[in-house]
Amino acid sequence: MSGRISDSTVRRLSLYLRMLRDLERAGVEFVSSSQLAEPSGATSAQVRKDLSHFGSFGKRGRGYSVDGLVRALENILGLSRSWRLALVGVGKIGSALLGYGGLAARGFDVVAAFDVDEAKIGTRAHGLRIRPMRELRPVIAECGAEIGVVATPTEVAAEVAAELERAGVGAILNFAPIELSEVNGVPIRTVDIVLELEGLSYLMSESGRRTGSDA
Amino acid sequence: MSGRISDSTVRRLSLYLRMLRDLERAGVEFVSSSQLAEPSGATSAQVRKDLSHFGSFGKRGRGYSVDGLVRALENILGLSRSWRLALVGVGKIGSALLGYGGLAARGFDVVAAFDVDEAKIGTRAHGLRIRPMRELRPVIAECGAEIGVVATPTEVAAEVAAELERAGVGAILNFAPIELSEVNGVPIRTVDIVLELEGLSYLMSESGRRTGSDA
DNA sequence: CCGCCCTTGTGAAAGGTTTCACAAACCAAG
DNA sequence: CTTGGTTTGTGAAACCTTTCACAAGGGCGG
Repeated sequence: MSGRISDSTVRRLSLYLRMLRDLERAGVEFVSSSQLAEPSGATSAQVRKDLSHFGSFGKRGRGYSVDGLVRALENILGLSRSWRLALVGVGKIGSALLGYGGLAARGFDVVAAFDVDEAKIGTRAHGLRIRPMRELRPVIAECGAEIGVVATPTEVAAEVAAELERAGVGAILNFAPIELSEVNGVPIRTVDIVLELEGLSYLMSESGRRTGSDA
Repeated sequence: MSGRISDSTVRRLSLYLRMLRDLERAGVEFVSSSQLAEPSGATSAQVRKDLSHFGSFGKRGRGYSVDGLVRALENILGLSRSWRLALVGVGKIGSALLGYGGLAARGFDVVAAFDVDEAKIGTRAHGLRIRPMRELRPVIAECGAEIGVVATPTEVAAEVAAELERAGVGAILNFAPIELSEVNGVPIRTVDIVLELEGLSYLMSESGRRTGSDA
């Protein structure tokens, strides 16, 4: 088991965990791979293959213990602890993140916020004091943030990511529409809304072209 | 050429187009597949393969005409026109989207906004009047929005997506942390921040486990 | 016009992911 | 204890994506 695990497998594990938590809350004790597969659009074989990379969690003929699998997946995904986030850029997206309770609820606490705007520095946003960029390194070191969040304009995103990496974060979540290259093995995930919209644009144009020439 | 194009190919095409636009602004006339590949982390062969699905755009020995390829990619991706977005849910994320100039700049205009909150209805957010859900269908029909954006709480996301589909949108962008199943061939893209963070959590735990047992 | 250098476009090979299909295992009932 | 119904875990097959490698084509200097 367990070689290099693909991105898509990890995504699905997260989705399985979500469903399992719902089931746990509902008091369900056992679940089969096919039930688990449904909400994420996977197949039962895929569920079993995904889990098999990490061990043997089910009972043949019975399925998986909901509690047991929740704990196992929390361990695999590193979600049996909580993570501290440092946010850079308290603009539209940054503020939305600060106000979004869903993060803290799932174990991702924003513990520091930074901006370059003098007017914002010192003020509080959702209970968090906004600090100047100059304090980025010492504050991150002090509060021990593990994940850096880049919510700045595109032009400075790469530089900010590099600075976060130097400050010691172990991973970066980037909202700027730019592909940041991973340095020093610090993984980066980019959330690029325009890219998603352009993907939809392609699909709509495609289907238009198809039906257009068919009809 | 042109069979079924994979998602990752379309993503890369968007990235190529971004770079090409920068080059165009900089006055560059020709570009090679390897230059084009660099910023998106692809290889030159991949660039050529991606483009070859749609036709033959380059000149051997010379590379691609920047202008020509910009136009070609805009056509392929459906970006030679602009698209109208209808936003449902003017909470934290919805407001951030309304205020984000990057969308309109790239041809995605939010033309209608809806919410259930009586206190918000009738007020204006970034110049757009917030309307009650009851008006969703007629307003979308009237203004001809092609893309629906779901920025509601998770519990109602599926229902809202279905309602958008009935209202006639051709695609849906979903910000709720739930996997929505495509109906009637209306494509859905989900932006799930928690999922991204959990992916990073996995990678950090992984590397911790690895270095932990190695050292 | 010729020859050289460069880059594309593309089959073929390699690499990776998903699906299939079935033996092994488990539970419950009799 | 045995039988039957059910579901896991997993090699093998199918499928899809990426990389390789090279012939074909184009421009430029001489």
